Amino acid sequence: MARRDSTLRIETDCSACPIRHRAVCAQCEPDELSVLNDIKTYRSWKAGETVVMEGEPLDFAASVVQGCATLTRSMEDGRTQMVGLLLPSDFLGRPGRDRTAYQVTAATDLTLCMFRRSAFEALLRDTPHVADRLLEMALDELDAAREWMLLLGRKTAREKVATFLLMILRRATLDGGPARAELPITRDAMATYLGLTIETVSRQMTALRRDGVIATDGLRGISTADPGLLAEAAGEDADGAPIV
Amino acid sequence: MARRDSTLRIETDCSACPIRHRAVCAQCEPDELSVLNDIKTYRSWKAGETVVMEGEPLDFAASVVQGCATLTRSMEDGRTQMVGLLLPSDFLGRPGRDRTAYQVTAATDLTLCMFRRSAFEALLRDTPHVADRLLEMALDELDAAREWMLLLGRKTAREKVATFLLMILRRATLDGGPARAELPITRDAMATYLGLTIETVSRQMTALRRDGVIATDGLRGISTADPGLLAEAAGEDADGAPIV
DNA sequence: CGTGGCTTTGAAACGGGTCAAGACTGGTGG
DNA sequence: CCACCAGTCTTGACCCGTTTCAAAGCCACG
Repeated sequence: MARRDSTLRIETDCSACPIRHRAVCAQCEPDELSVLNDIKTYRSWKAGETVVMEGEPLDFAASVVQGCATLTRSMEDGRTQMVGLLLPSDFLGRPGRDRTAYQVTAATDLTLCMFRRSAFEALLRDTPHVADRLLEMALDELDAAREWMLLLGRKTAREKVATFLLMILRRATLDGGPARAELPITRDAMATYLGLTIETVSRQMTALRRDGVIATDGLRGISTADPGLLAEAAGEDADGAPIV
Repeated sequence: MARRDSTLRIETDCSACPIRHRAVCAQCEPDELSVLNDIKTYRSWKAGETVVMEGEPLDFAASVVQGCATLTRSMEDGRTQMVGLLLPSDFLGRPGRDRTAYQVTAATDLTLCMFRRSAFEALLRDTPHVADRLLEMALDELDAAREWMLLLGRKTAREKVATFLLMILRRATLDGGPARAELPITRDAMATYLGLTIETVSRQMTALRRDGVIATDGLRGISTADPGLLAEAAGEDADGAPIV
């Protein structure tokens, strides 16, 4: 899993940061950035490692710099639902609360840009650009969570899998590249995200491939020749954004 | 449905507002309140009326003063999922975006305290107390949405219904009153919220009553003698807040 | 005393879960 | 270089919970 062939040397200078323009610091001016620069620290986890356990203290806020983290919520008997998938530039943490309701796990090798919670809360008070951006990001997350509620409550297994693949292709293909991507998570994690079992995910992947909706390249690589077909399989509105 | 026997005369003065201490204006000082006072307007809808259609312009932000509104998201073929249930003090609107992705419907007779979008956005810039509170509320909504994802993805029909009833009882029984409440929505709306069919909701309500977990009083009234039993039926962690 | 909307109940069908093998992949050590 | 192994994924057969389809009951209201 440690496929970190290009271990991109993390810059300590914010202005060269790969997520600079999309993260919680996106709207900061140079002087604000230098404040951030002074209080941030980087930390990395290997794929599979736990970042924080459900219900434990979370004494930092952070941005995903590189890799993929998952948020999951579990019931006593072990049933588990993923409630968030954090990709580079996404935010982790909950200002005003000192523990997390979710288990945070590194799905791939992961690097976070972290701030102590107290320092970050001071930042929120003093730096409107950070608070504004955080509100914007929280509202985007809320929209995404609600979109996922529609998927979990009403979509069929086939539509669920197709929707997930489409989302990954869209996030990977930011500016009109080819519709091809590496899945950042295992089948198991996909099942946890989609409210399915791993067997059902596997069967639907096979069915979508058999039907010519997607092509696979190894276990993790996916692509689609006809994004419209995939969007249709995902049960998307015809007027939905025809990206990818 | 127009059971508005106590048509509480809405005060125009914020300081006497029933949701004053929990809404987006909760942290405002007297002088800030007077600014709000000047730009707000009230508007009411009858049960069943549509406030805004999915995808239409939403040129205001608002707080629920009285009644209950629902947010729903639909697919082309008509499948519908409720993604939010707004009770008094809850916030409606999306600063920074001019249209809504959800259909907003009055589930009961409804009164909103509204602000023009532009005026509200100005308020956000000038009144940190409002912006702070809005961020806090957005993060609470996000937690609630994620909790609902666990329900939609992993809970059984019986657990879903029990969870909903428990949530209603908890919100109605704010400070240790008896565990009794009126359901603010129809069976149909419950089904839409829980990702079930109306028939399944009805069957599970019957089963919970038969099993002595709840008692019903007419179609809308519910109560429970043993909140622990209901929490268990809802699949809650033993260490979950034992409220109600 | 109908009428229409909402709710309950029943019987049958079906989608996804469960259980159980088996196949593929990448890494390790002989 | 190949055999082995553990982890991951795929496939098959069967089962069960929820949906679907259909009909009847209840209630408020005119």
